[in-house]
Amino acid sequence: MPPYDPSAFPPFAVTVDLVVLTVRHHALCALAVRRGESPFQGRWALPGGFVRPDEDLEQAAARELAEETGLQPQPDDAAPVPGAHLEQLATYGDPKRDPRMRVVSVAHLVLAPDLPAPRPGGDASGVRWAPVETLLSRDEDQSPLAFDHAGILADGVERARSKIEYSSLATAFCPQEFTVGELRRVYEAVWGVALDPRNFHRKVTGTPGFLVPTGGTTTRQGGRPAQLFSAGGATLLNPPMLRPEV
Amino acid sequence: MPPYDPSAFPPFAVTVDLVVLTVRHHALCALAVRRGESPFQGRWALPGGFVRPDEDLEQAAARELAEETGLQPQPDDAAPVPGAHLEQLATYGDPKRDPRMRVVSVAHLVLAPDLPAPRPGGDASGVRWAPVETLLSRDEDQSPLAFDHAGILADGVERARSKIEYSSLATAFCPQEFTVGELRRVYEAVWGVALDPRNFHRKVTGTPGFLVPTGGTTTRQGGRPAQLFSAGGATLLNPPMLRPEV
DNA sequence: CCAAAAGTGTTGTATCTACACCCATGG
DNA sequence: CCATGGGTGTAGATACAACACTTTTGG
Repeated sequence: MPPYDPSAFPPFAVTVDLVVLTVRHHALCALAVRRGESPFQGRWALPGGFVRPDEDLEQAAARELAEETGLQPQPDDAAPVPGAHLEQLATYGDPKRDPRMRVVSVAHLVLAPDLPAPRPGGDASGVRWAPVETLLSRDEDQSPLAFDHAGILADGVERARSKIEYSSLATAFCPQEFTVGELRRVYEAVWGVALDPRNFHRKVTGTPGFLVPTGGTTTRQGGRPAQLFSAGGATLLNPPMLRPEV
Repeated sequence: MPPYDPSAFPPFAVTVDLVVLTVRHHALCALAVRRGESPFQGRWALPGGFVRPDEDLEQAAARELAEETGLQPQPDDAAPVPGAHLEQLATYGDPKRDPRMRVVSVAHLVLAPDLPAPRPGGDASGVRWAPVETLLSRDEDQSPLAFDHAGILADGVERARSKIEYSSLATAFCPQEFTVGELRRVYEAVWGVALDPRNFHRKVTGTPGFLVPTGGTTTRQGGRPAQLFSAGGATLLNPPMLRPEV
């Protein structure tokens, strides 16, 4: 890299923070890590870390995700194999957001299927899935998320809620093969509403390219055997899934 | 600011770049500045600059906008007075996007009404409104936009195109008072399609809170006098404006 | 009078909501 | 046999596309 006068620009630290969402036990949950050091020592925070000198922002986010969870996000244009969806969310750069120094954080959003167990990576002092509602409530053990992470999480949740309206992204929360009912429960957990199972079924099976039947069936949810589907190639839902009034 | 070991993190330069869009002469146009120095000397680029040590990202974007155009963007929750809309677009941090050093750029999107004349600010060597189509075409004087700015501009245009579907943001392209026909021509220019004037009229006047009549009329577009409106308080359009198939 | 743009009415179609109803399994 | 979830049929409401038609100005 050619030399450049470092006094000509103010130096910043650049980090990536991750909003990793999944649906567990009928609730929208986010990944939180316990901070081992000051500031906010002992408080919960979003996973994240410094961007390395030679990696792209998305690479940095994927690396941090793998370090924390073992998940390998899939590029959007790859075949629909099991794996998380990753996209850039927004960038947070308030001068006072980190008391130590000027840090600009590029937040990313990850949508993942329910994972067997959160596998703590390098920092094993504490990793957990927590319901978003808990993490954003006023008194999470009297200690809300560190830094501005509550706001970042809220933005990520809002993005997920709106994106599943007009895209097929909700399938990122499901295992490779899933039933229409399982997909509906994802929508219900993310939106926090109840949907009519019959109209939902018609809607998703009637949208070309959204779901492709695998041929198999399952009774893992009880009741009559349900067809198994995998995510189709379509990414945009037109017309969109309508979110009931709140 | 408390001290922090600078060797613990790699230093980055952080900039803001601006995608400033307006509608002029029935075409969607973006603000471009001529670069006075290397690299890409003499090429067109998006306006932008370094974030200062003590300002927020949005403040930096607003400051650069004012320096380049004299526009004062309005906070979204302010009364609907004339002025531009500003929002964060996305962040670009490819390690090789600036040949001199590692630069992370937080791009912002500005939607502005047609301005009397682009007022060159500090850097007067060249500022112009250019049709987006021209700036993104393969041979803009055999010299496309500098750095990765063509991609940033394309992302900004795509964001504007989709946001006017489900929000009232298209009014940000209009003067304080405007007619339904003028608003329709904004949609037509941004989407590059023709809309049925009659159905459009019904749609926008029938959506509560979108438009509020000012009482006046104008014949500045010729023909029968048209009612003047200003932007109403509503920001979300439900149901959305439907973009015809392309 | 004519062109041009504004605005209203009407008809057919697509899509959604709500709910009655039947199907196939496990216990 | 019954509870549970899967899936289909149908009627009314809403919104939209398409287009005929009237209104009000400037030239």
